[in-house]
Amino acid sequence: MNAAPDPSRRSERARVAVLDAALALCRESGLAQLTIEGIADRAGVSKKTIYRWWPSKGAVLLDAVADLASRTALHGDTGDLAADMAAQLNNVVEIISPQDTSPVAALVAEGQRDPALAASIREQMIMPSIAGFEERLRSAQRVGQIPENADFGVALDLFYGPIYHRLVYRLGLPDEDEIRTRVDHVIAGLRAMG
Amino acid sequence: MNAAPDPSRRSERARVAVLDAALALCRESGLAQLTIEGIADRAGVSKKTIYRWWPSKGAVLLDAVADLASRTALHGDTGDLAADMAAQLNNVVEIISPQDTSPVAALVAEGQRDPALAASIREQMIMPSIAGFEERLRSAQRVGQIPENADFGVALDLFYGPIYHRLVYRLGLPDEDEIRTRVDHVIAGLRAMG
Amino acid sequence: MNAAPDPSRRSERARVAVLDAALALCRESGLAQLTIEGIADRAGVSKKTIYRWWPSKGAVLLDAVADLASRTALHGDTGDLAADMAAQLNNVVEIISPQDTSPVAALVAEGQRDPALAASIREQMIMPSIAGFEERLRSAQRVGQIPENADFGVALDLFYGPIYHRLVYRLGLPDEDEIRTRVDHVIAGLRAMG
Amino acid sequence: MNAAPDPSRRSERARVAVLDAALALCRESGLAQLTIEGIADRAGVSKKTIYRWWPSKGAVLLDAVADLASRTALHGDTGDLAADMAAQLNNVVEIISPQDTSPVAALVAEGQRDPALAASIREQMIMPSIAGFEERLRSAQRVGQIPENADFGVALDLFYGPIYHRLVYRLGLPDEDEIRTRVDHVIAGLRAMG
DNA sequence: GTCTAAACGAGACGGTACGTCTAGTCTTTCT
DNA sequence: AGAAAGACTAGACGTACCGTCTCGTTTAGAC
Repeated sequence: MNAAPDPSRRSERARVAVLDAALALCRESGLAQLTIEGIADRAGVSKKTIYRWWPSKGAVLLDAVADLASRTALHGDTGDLAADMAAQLNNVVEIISPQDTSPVAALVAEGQRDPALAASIREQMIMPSIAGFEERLRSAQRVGQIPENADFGVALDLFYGPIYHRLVYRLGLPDEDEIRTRVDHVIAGLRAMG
Repeated sequence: MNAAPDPSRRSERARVAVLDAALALCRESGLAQLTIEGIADRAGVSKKTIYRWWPSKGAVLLDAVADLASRTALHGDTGDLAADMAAQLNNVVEIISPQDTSPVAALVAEGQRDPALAASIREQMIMPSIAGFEERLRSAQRVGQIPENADFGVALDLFYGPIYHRLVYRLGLPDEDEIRTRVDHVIAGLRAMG
Repeated sequence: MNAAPDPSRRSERARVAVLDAALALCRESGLAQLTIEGIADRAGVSKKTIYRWWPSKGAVLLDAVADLASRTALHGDTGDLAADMAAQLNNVVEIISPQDTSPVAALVAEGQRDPALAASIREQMIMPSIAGFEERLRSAQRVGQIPENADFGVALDLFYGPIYHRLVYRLGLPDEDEIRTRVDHVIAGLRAMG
Repeated sequence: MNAAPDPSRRSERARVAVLDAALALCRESGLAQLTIEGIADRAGVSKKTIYRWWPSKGAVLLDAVADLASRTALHGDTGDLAADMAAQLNNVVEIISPQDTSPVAALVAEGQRDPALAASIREQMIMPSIAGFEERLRSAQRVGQIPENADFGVALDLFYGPIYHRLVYRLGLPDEDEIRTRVDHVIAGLRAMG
């Protein structure tokens, strides 16, 4: 049995260097150049150190992207659902950019070949985000901006869907105006079906 | 200089065997097991033959998926936009399934590490599909099912977006009822914003 | 069963072109560049044609070298054994040269990986040559230049051996003076042991 | 820039396994079956490890043969030149055997397609052996067994030549009696010409 | 301030797949 | 029917990364 490593003795320098290297390599050269060996070289860290703390290249990327995302406040509540959703989706687009060497797109692609990673992504990134999103919808219901019987699943699909459709097919991420237009359509649809 | 191979002498047997093997391997074991060597073995074909006719594993997969998609009639026009879009999206979901070892998801993931492949996917699969989609919308406009000034970009994002959001985050592809609900919401939104 | 090809319909142009190409490629670039494909290209001949008439690349080379050797008179008999042997060995050295890209060395190397070829070389080139050599020795015995009981096997080894030792280890082929010196030593040895 | 590997960290187990596998494969199946992949498989070693420490398959074989040869004492000096040379040549024949799948013959054949290897063979195997041989001849001169003016080049050619002539043409390696007969002839020739 | 155990960098290891090359076979088209 | 052209199966080539495993060398916490 391998003894688990002692987190209290972990080198913060190495941890940060690995995450920075992962993001930088991904941004510079895309997913194809993102290898454990490349990250280790760039970070000045041994492969062993990476494997000690992360189970896979995707896990490194997830940590790096999570770090990135955690620096952005999510699902604020100003009382104006349309404005809040537009702001939120703009944040998401910013994190995802640039489209061609997006760390998030890379993470998603890695998820395709690593089901365990896909589960981690869902649990650590997507589900919390959905929870915040639904909380915001409930708030909107309380002030009557959307109907009491609005379908949250539909709302999730229609608010977030466009971004990922465009991301995976590289159709150009929506700009602020496009996001606002879509948000208005979705809210209009939710109200019309209420 | 490498002479280009002569397509008129191409072996149809080998071509079909490669595409079949690619799809089968992808369905059985997912993207991680989809290698050129694996395809060659399964197809009873030499690697050389694959490299002669396709530039990459992703290109094989694109051909295979395109073959698959071409056997499904797309964007029919019965006069009922909601019914037609629901039918169309159900077709797309069927092609994409099963989610965990979806050839389309694999293709999309490959596109992340191969920009040339991403461009091919866009040109050969996505753009023609969008053209058919817009043609269908124009037809709906002519019979007054959606407003004259409906935003086709919004419609594209909202109709197709949900599928890909769910696909990349493995949230479970929508079933027929879910698709119908979303189609109705989108059309309601288009009308409300008209 | 494959019908044997009909030699009467064989293209002399193709046959000559193949042998010439084999020798030329061997001389220019050494054995590593001597491939069936390379010969076919250089000769303007299809690979099929080569495989139709020769079982292997070594067989082509054997034919080519045999052609070469046949243009040199072997084991003449002027009555002076030492002079005749020196002349003969000089002929051999000339056929073998240049050492670095010697077709004969290439042929010998091919023989190592193809026992059937090795047998062909022995039967078609070596054994006839040995027969001629022994005939010459018998002639020398008749005129008393070497003892009646001289060991022909020893003579063969000592006359021909040096050339091949130097060839395989690239020690520099003997020049005319060196050959003459060795011939004299061998004959001296044969006489001394007689 | 490729960093050179660090010899102090080299795995002795891997080194020995590779050399053993190379010799075994060569002996069992001949040069045609001797591939880097085959050696790696047989040795339970990765191809990378072979390529890390040897530039080519021939270099592996050279190391293996050199190992083999180093376990045989060469050019001993009992005071009797004929006996010593016969013993030495018997050693050489033993190392070379079996003729049909001789590692030495394979090495020589490889040398034909790889001039760098041929140079290595000459420097690491042949030249040291020649030096030892000439030292033995000098010793024989000191005790008057061969003339002061004996031609060492002739001696080298006539002592060693027969073995290689027979090897490359697969004429059957000389047995102990044949070797002794030839040694005696050569010494007789050297004395007669002194 | 040692001492010591663990995390570190470096990198060799057994593997798998890559994309390329040549061998030898087979098929098509031309003469 | 033989020849030129060239696509085919087969498999070795040499390379890149994978994930594991030593090595010595820091380095941080316990003494």
